[in-house]
Amino acid sequence: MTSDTDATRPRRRATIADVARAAGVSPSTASVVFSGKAPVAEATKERVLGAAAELGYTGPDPRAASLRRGRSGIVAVAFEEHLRAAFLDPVKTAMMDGLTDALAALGAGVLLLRDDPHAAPDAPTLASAPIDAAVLIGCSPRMRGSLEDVRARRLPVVVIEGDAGQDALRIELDNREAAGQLARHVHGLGHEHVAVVTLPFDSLRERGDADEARIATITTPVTQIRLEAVRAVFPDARVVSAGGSSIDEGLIAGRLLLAEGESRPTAVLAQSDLLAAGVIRAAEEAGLRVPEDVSVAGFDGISVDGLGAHVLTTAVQPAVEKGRAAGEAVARLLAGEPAASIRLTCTFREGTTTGPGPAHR
Amino acid sequence: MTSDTDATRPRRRATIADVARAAGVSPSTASVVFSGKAPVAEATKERVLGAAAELGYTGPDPRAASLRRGRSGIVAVAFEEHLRAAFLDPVKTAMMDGLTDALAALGAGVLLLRDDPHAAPDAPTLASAPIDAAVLIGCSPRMRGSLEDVRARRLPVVVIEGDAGQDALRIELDNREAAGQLARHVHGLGHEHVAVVTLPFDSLRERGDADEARIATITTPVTQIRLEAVRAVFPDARVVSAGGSSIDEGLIAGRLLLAEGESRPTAVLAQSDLLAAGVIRAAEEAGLRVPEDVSVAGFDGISVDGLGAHVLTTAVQPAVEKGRAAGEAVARLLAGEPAASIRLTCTFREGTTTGPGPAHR
DNA sequence: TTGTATGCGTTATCAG
DNA sequence: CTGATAACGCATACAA
Repeated sequence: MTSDTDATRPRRRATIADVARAAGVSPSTASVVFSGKAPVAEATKERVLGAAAELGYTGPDPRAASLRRGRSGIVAVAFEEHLRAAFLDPVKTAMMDGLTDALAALGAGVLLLRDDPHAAPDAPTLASAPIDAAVLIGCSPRMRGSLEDVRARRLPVVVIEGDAGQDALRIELDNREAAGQLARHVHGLGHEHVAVVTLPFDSLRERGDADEARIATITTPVTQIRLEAVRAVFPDARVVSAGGSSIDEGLIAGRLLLAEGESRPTAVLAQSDLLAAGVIRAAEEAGLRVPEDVSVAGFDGISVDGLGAHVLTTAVQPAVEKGRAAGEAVARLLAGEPAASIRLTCTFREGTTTGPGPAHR
Repeated sequence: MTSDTDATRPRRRATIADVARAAGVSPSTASVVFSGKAPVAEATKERVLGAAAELGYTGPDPRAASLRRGRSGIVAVAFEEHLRAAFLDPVKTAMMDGLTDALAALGAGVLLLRDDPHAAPDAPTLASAPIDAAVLIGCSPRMRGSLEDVRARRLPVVVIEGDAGQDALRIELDNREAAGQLARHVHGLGHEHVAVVTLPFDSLRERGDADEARIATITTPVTQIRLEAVRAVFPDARVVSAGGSSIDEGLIAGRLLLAEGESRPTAVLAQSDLLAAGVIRAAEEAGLRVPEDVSVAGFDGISVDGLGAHVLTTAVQPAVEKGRAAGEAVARLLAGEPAASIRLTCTFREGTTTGPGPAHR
C-alpha cells in the first residue's frame, strides 16, 4: 500500500542504489538479486523485489550494465545497400533466416545496420554501435573501410560473400565453380552465341551493355567472379549489367538483349533467378520460345513468381545455410574458440529453360 | 614511425583520457574533438587525432557514451514469432521495408528482437536491451507483458496491429471493414455455403476445424477481427485454422475443406493471400475450377507465386506504409512531439478467383 | 550470505 | 577556445 505522503518521491528514476537503500541491503546484494549471479536468501530477495516494485525500478539500466560488463549482447549485421535489400531480395531473406536463427541460439540481439557514408551524424555505425561482433554482407571494396573500423575496435567479424582481407573470417559460395558449371552446361548444349545479364557492378548500379573497360571496373565480388567464370567459357559473350536483382531489371536487360537483329544470343546466363525470370518474360514478349528459341539460366535456386510452367536451370545455393554458418562462426569467435572460413557449394539444377543450341539441333 | 621500443604499450585499450594525456589536452577537449559538439582549434584537433592514431584509439566507447548521454540510438522491433517471420512473410517484409526506411531517416539503428519468454538469460529483451524506443509487431495478449516492461521503462512504444492498451500508440488496419467487404462481395455473388481459412489462433498454431468453443479462445487480434467480420455476414461459416500464413498451410486447409462431400463450400475466404493460393491449389487438386466450382478470396494484396493466370480477389493492405507510419510515429515520440494512433485502410480488389454462387447461376 | 570500495569510459556543465 | 569537476548506473573483487 503506497502512502499518500509519497509526493516527495524523487523525480529522477530510481537506481539500484535507491532500491538497496529502501530494502535495507547493500547495492551489491540488490545487484545480485537481479543478475542471479550468486545465491541470495529468499527473504532478502523478496525485500529487494518489493522495494523495487515500490520505487518503480524496472531492472538494471542496460547501458550501465553494458559498460560495466564490457559486452552488450548485440551483434551487428551490416548491409552495403539500402536496408530494404535485406527484406526484398529472396536470397538475402533466406540468409537472414538462417542468420537470425543462429544468433538467437547464441542469445544475441541483431542490430541491422547499413554501411552508409552519409548517415545521420549520430546514427549507429559499425564504428560506433554498442556491438560485440559484426557480420558484413556482400563486402565490397567500399565496405573495406568499415571492415577496418570494426577490426580496429578488435571486434570479431564475419564476412559473407565479400572481398575481405586475408585474415577475415569468410563465409563464401563456390561462385566460380557454380557459374562455370552453368556455362559449361550451356556450352555443352551447343550454344555459341551467349549473353550474360549481371548483377550490379558497383553501388552506382548503372544499367546496360558493358565493354571491356567497364567490366574492368566491377567492384562487387559476386558479380565479378560469376562473370569471370562464364567468360572463361565464352570469352566473347555480350555483357549487360542490371541495376539490381529483380524481375523488372531482368526484363529491361532481356529486352535489350533479345531485340530484333542478327546478333541475338541463343542463350542468356543471368546472374540471379529473378533476372532470369525477367529475361524469360522479355523473350515471351518478343515472341521467342524458351528454350526452343533461346535458352535461359539463372543463379540462386529460389522459387520465382510468374515463371509459369518453366523450371529454371540454375545453381541452387544454400542461402539459409550460409546465414546459419555465419551465425555459428560469430558464436565461436565470441566464445574465443578457433573458427575457420567456410566455403559452401551450390548444386546444379537442370530445368526446362535450357535446351539444345543451333549446333546440336 | 613507431619505435621498436614500444613494448611497454599498455595492454588495455586506450581511453579518451589516455589520448588526452598523450596530446597534452584535457579529456573534455579530446571528447569534443570526437563529438564535434564544440569548436576546437585546428592545431589542437590534429594533435588529438594524432595521439589517437598513435595509441590505436578508435573513438569513444559506445557503451560509455551511451551511459553518459542516456541514449543509445537504437530502436527495437519486436516480433512475437520466430524472427524468421520477419523475413519469410511477404507482408512483414514489406512492412519492415517501410519501417527500416523511416527509422534510418531518423538516424536510428534497428534491433531485431523476439519476444521470447525462454530466451537465453543474458539475451537482450524488451526489458533489458539498450534501446530508446520500441515497435511491437502483432502484439497479442502474451506480448502484453512485454508491453508493460517497456512502458515501465518509460520508453516510447508503437504497436503495429496489436492488442495494446488504451494509451499505446497504435498503427492499425481497418481489418474489420476490409474483411467485411470481402464477405459482402462473396455474399452479393450469391454464395451461402462459405468457409473461412484463418491465420493462427494463437502461438500454439493448432490446425484444423474450429468449433465455437475454440473460436472463443482466439488471442491473435488480426485473426479474431477478420473472422468476426466474416461471421457477421456468414454466421454459420465453417472455420478452419491454419498453422501459419503460407501456401502449404493453405493447401492443407483447402484439402480439408474441399474434400468430397455434400458439405463442400462454394466459396472460401482465406485470411491471407498465401493461404488463398494454397486453397486454390487444393481446389485444382480436387478437380474443381476456380471460380466456377469454388470462389476463393484472400487478404493482403501481395503478389503470390504459383497462382498461374488467376488474379486473386483480395483486400490490398498498405503494408509498406504501415511500417513507415510506425517509424515516423517513433520519430515524433522521440522528439517529444505529439503523435496519434493511425488507422490505415485497405483497398478491395476484385480479381478472377471469385464468381457467381449457386443462387445466381 | 552480505557489505565496502572502486572504476568501467565518457560527456555535460561551467568557469576561465 | 580549453580545462576542472562531477556524475552516468552498475557489477565485481575482496573482506567480513
